[in-house]
Amino acid sequence: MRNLSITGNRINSAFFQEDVLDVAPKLIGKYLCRAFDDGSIIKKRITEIEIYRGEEDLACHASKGKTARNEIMYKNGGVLYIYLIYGMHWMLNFVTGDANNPQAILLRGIDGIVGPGRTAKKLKIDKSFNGEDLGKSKRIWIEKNDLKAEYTTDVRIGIDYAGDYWKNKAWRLVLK
DNA sequence: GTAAGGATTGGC
DNA sequence: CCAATCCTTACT
Repeated sequence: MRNLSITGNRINSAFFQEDVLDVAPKLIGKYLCRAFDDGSIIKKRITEIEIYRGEEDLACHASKGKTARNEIMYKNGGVLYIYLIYGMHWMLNFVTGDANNPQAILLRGIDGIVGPGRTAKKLKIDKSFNGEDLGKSKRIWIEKNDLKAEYTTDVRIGIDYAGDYWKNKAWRLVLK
């Protein structure tokens, strides 16, 4: 059935409701699916992500506590956190962990596309996706599979303001 | 109210 | 190298 990929073969919210350090290695390499109004679907592997972990992480948007912008990160894992940066680029993040434990994984690349802004643009992401439930959404979800993905790690990009300790965390994962 | 700056990108 | 572009945040 054509509908199977939309309703049956997706990763559920529980997958995201663990510590972001455990979720990220399982997320890299998975197939991200995006269904458009015209019936077309983009299905590509997640190739690059970054970890943002809690209020103590000075690079995380939650480092100064809950605000109107970041409140989505305080929800249970499995929803999207979307925000605009530099007045022009939408960023897509997967919220992880339990409620009141703000964590997220920034999507930086999918097959053939490098860069968080470019990736979100390709997927036609905007503010309306903020809070989108990956367990239920008809327009975006992640496909199940048990393949182990190999990846390399490196420091996160664009967070020099976070101080030496946090800026040097190898919390960027790149699919081999 | 006001001002500073950003999890980036593309063009010169 | 640097401007674009506007939302969010932290102040006065």
